[in-house]
Amino acid sequence: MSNSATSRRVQDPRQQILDTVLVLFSERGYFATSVQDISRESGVSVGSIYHHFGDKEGIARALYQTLSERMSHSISRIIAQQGTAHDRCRGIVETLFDMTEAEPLVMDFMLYAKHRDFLPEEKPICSSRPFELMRSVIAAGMKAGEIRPMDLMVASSSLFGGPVRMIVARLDGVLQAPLPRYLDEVWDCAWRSVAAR
Amino acid sequence: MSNSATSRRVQDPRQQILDTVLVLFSERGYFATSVQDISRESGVSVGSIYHHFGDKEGIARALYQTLSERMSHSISRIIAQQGTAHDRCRGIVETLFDMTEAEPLVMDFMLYAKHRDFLPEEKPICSSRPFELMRSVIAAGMKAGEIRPMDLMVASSSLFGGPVRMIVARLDGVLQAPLPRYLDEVWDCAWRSVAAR
DNA sequence: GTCTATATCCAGATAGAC
DNA sequence: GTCTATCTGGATATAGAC
Repeated sequence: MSNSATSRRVQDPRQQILDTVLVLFSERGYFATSVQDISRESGVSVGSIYHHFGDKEGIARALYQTLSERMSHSISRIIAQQGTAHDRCRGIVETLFDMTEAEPLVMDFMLYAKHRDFLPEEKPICSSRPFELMRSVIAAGMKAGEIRPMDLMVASSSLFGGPVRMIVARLDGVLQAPLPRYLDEVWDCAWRSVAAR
Repeated sequence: MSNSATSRRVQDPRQQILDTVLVLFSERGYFATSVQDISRESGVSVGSIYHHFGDKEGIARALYQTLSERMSHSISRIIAQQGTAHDRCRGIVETLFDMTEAEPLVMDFMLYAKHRDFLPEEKPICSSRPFELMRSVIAAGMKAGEIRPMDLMVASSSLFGGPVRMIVARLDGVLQAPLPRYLDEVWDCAWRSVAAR
């Protein structure tokens, strides 16, 4: 009656490794983390790690793609739930703030790590799917007249640049209070910067 | 009659090394740059490099401090020249944009590199002198009634977050046009986000 | 102060048994 | 698929002559 689904199963090694490197890369950075470290902390042997990911870069790439998809999903859900650019963008900022408090390491890796240094093939973060989604929301808001007409890159930088800097400050330990406490004030500033009226 | 001052003199090796690592660190990153690389590109021997900087980290630290002082100086000059928070902040953004075009590597290293990975002792960039100066301008502007009263960190993130994201986008090659062309539009958004009226 | 030659270490990656 | 043992290169840093 007891099978692998009912017994408290150990996570599959792939996920085990990804969970481990998220911590290590955030704590020490990619280059200061050796594959030996990853093996020791994850409990998975070096051989298995290479079997699953090919090389060290492959681990970082898999982590990046996994987290990127998670962020895209969260953002897509908000877009589906809300009807205006204002509400959609506010929802996105709120989610980013919540995620930063709940999973600071994820945010650290996605928004703060310099991927170009260890993933030279990857597109720059601001060309990645989550950021594309954000820009598409803004483009729609501009068309609908909610947002003043202007260069799309200027609008998205202005709207999300402030919140992103607050996230970075929080990750750096410069902000003592949790981000959601600043949400209303930050959003007020962000929206004023591009709002039509 | 010809002495070391009149002859076209080779730069002193310290500066030679700093010029070289700025290029290499920006192109490949700190960890992908070996001291051998630095020696080859700068024409200064490995022994001399260690004589001047102690260890590899010392090179990065010296570069960071040099550039940080240069930025602080530029910002201080603008603060002295202008009389209002509005004009001071606009001047700062304009200078940052100009610097990005004239010396992209400097901006890349100062705003984009993740110093924490290779300079663990250094304060986070947003606690560094240039950023402190920017915040002091904003604090004064708030006191003078130019800027709405709000959390200082929120105000500085909102005012400079947009411009910083534009700089990063430009360094990533995502913006084709030079930054100064966007200045008016970017500044308009930035100032609206915090302006009192 | 500058250089070359070298010591030392540890990284990423693989081989091959199980 | 997983593991241990090992290879190999290249990294930081130093020694010591000039």
